[in-house]
Amino acid sequence: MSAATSTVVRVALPVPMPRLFDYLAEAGAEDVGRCVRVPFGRDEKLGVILAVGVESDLAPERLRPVIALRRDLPPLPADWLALVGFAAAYYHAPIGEVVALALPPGVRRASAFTPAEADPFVAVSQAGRAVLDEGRSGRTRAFVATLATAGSLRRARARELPDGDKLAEAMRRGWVERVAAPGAVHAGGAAPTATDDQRAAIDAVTERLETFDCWLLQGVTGSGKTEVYLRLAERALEAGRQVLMLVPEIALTPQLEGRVAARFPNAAVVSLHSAQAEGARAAGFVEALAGRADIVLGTRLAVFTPLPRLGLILLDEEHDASYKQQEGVRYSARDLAVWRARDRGVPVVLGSATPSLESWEHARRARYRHLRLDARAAAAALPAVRSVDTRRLRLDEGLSPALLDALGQRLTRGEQSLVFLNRRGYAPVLSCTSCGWISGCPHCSANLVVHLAERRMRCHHCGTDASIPAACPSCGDQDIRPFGRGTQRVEQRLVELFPAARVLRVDRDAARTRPQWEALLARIAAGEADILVGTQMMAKGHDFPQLTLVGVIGADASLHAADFRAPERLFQQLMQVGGRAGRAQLAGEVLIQTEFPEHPLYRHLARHDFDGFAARELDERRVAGFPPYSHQAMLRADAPQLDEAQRFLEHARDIANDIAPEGLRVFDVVPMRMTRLARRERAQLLVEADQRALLQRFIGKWLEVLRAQRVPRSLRWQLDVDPLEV
DNA sequence: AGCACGCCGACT
DNA sequence: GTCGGCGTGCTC
Repeated sequence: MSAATSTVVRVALPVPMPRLFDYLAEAGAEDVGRCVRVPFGRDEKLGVILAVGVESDLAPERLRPVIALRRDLPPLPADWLALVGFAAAYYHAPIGEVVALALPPGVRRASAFTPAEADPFVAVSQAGRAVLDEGRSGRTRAFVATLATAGSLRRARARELPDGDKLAEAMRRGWVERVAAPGAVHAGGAAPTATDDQRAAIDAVTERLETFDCWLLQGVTGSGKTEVYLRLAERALEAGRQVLMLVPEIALTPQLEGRVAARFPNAAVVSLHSAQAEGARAAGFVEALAGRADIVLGTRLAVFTPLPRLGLILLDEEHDASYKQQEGVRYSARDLAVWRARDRGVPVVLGSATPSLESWEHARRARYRHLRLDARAAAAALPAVRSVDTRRLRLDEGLSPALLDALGQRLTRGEQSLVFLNRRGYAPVLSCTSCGWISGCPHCSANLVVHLAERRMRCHHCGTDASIPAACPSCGDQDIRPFGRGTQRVEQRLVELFPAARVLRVDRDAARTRPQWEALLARIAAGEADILVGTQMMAKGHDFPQLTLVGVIGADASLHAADFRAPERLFQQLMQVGGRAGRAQLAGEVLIQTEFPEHPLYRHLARHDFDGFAARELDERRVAGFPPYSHQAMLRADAPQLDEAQRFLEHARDIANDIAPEGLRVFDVVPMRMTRLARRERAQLLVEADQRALLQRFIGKWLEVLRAQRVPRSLRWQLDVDPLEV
């Protein structure tokens, strides 16, 4: 321990300002990364020490002393600070804002970890063994991780113990249910036999577990990617390392947590996601930071979990857009995960049946190592995919005779079907046949969607909710009708057409909460439904063993969308939803209703030819100069009036043109596709360069000038590096 | 972000 | 005469 002399500590605080703050503290080099409570203005904040012993630009008398240096928590490791620093630099966000994002609110408030209470003297260590740690304060607190015999790790619980008590006392009181032998983290359960493809993938990564590589694991739905993840996790755990496993949406994968916990009954598994209670998230974060958690399973925010023993990062469904945060600091958890793996010298595995074209291109150029699982693990064949040309057909509420016929066949055979339509509600708009009135949202440039069952109209963007009028609000005519169709309408028609069938709708309205969603999944699994009508909720990561038919309706709508990524997303979505058909022993069939049966996207889809699709799509991107052959940043502004947002962006464009280096392309200011959202009007300005470094240098200078601009209070603007929507 | 200070309109 | 609108500026 260094002598207790007061020095200057430089602190990152959770405030949206691109600077650090200096304080006085009795601290040494070993305190870098420590949390610190400091006075800030007239309130207090919890920050993180980034440097100790620096020379402050401020006069010494202006520096205030810290309130508490949190030595009860381990310091955030240097690589965590580096990750946060990189994210701040790359996304051009104030470091404090990234700290605010990376530190769970419960840790920031941190009343549960104040020094007086926080000397843990009993804990279950990272290896599942009990460790004793003498308490130093008068009162001591036991952090007892209770291992349930059935497998999963129950939350670490804190309980008061009188001074001097030991583990035996905790056990006598039944606070420790079971303590595993030292080093006893191993796979439990009889793991399934790996296929040759799986074996090859596992062996390839296992051989290089000590070095950074980015592996792209491309495996069709049902090829057993999860099994590969679990085997690799097992290898890393055996080596005494921590595993970070990222998934797009924990709510949609309730079974994954169970599967991980069952496979590693003696490992400490921590889940982290934003829907969690503050305390649970904070506890998980601290478990990981202290090195006690073995596996951290979480959504994008979990990429910021401190992991001193990190040995492997697994990132499932790497193409999924939910890895990109769409507000505040717009970071990509996938890209940060790759950066983090490189920084730490550990492997990262990106898995997907339909990789993002960025990742696929990296793999093609051998910057990533390509692993493929081409066969379905359970020996089931890929579904037969076929287009149904609807140009000359009479459709019944959007359903073609061919699809109705196929549904009828499944009913007689007692198999399940899914009608996939990515539009919830009864109809996307209500309209007056007499005067042409339509149910526009008063706050958005969108229409109110008819929800007939509840007799409401709702805006799916801002949540505005209104009752369905009896007559046209504009001309009073009674003949107002819903136009177009959503899942409710299709569901209703299917009930009429197949009175003997049990029709079940699966969309965000039917599965509003996680329990509702799990109940629906249970009913489907129990065979309590014959025909499912679902949105993209149905496309994500679930096995439906009795499902043999997927009918896709309304897909053409996104075929000719303006966004250059629209075809990529459509292909991913259709391949994913098609993958629901025919697992286990039953052959699957996918019928895609379209007016463009010859479209290359559908032709590639019919052949299950992701690579062909990707190569073709990338050719087009190269010609057009789109990512991944260029790098982009989007400046967006919103204000009550569009012209205010546009004026700011035009000013920003003038500045950009003044300072733009050779090779930087500055586009025109344009209103966003959904111009009006929740009473605010939005516009955007795209900048682009072939070289990432050039774009980054430009943004740095540009933002410096922009941040110095005086703008009206009513105007807000933000920069999005690597935007997903253009 | 908060939270002050600071100057101009309708009200106990 | 005051309560309060949000413009401007500061926080180590």
